Amino acid sequence: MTSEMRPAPAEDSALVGFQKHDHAHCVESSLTVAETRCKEEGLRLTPVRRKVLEMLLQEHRALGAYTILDRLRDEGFGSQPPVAYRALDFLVENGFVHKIERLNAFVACAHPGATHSPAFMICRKCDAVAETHSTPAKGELGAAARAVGFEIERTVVEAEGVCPDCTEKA
Amino acid sequence: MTSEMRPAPAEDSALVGFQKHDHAHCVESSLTVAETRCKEEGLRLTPVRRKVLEMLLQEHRALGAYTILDRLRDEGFGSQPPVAYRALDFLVENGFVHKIERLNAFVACAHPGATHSPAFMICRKCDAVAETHSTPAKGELGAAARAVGFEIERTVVEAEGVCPDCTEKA
DNA sequence: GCATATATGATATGGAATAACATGACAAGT
DNA sequence: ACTTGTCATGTTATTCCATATCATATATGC
Repeated sequence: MTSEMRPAPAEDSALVGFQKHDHAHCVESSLTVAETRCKEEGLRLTPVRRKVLEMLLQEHRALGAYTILDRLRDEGFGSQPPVAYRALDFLVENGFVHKIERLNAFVACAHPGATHSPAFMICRKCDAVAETHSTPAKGELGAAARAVGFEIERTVVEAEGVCPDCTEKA
Repeated sequence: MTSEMRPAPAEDSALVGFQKHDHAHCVESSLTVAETRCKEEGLRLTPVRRKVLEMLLQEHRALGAYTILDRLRDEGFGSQPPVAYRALDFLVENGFVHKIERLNAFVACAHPGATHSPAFMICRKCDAVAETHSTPAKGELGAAARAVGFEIERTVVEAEGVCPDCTEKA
């Protein structure tokens, strides 16, 4: 990877999570990208699904399924768990949203479009989540897997710690 | 890491998960190690805690908290969720057991003693779990974290895929 | 022995996730 | 137009995961 050795400048597009940015715009454009991609690939970005994606784009944090469900109810959608879970399943399957296993919660993907194996930084204090990417299957883990004959299909990489904002405040 | 480039031989002690081994012995000795370490460090390996650790050592799979709780009840211990969770908390905090976030379940540590940042290979078909180790904070993820000023305290690395046994059967 | 810290017991509740079944919306084939 | 198949949604119920809280017991250090 080209970014391995350099201490990446602040405007690096791969690192939205903890930086200030034009939020309204980022939500808008991400939604547009999603709509376009769905049209291209024959996927159906229905009202619930679109709403859930929009909600997750609004926050740059992970939201639990039941928080999402509450907000869906407020907007007049169905109010039972499967409503939220089905929308989330669709969004996760198609790469618009990622699940944060550590939190049992969901975030909008920060790099829509590209197929990628994401990695996350999760602030233990404020729950902010930043997405970056990693290729663990190429390093130690990949070697270990090859050694025992394990076929890696997907990897979960989540770092827990303290975000710059919270470090500053302390 | 020294293991980075070599394709690790089959008898590598870091890779118990998918190999045959003397199981009775591995349970015994792990329990002994745990007892010794607890004595040394003034930790209290009480009956419930010991039982939970023993259960997890018996399996080389992840067990859910309620499975553990059921078995505890069968053995005459308390039967309410906190009984299991408290024992698990103790064991996780002290490195005897790891939580598999992907499964919301727990496995006995395969490398007791050493402080390490574990990584797991989880078979999607049979739920077997093998532990190895990784140092994601030293690679791409670490670089990204430094770039934005995120302080990594702990990392979760879990690979999902198919284990050698299940690959063979298919 | 007594005070303090630590561990357990028991109750209750909240949040995450899915199974199972019914309904609606829509496109394609006849 | 009608049927059929597919996909999305709605609803009910249940299961599993997890923790807050309060009471009680048991070590351990002084």
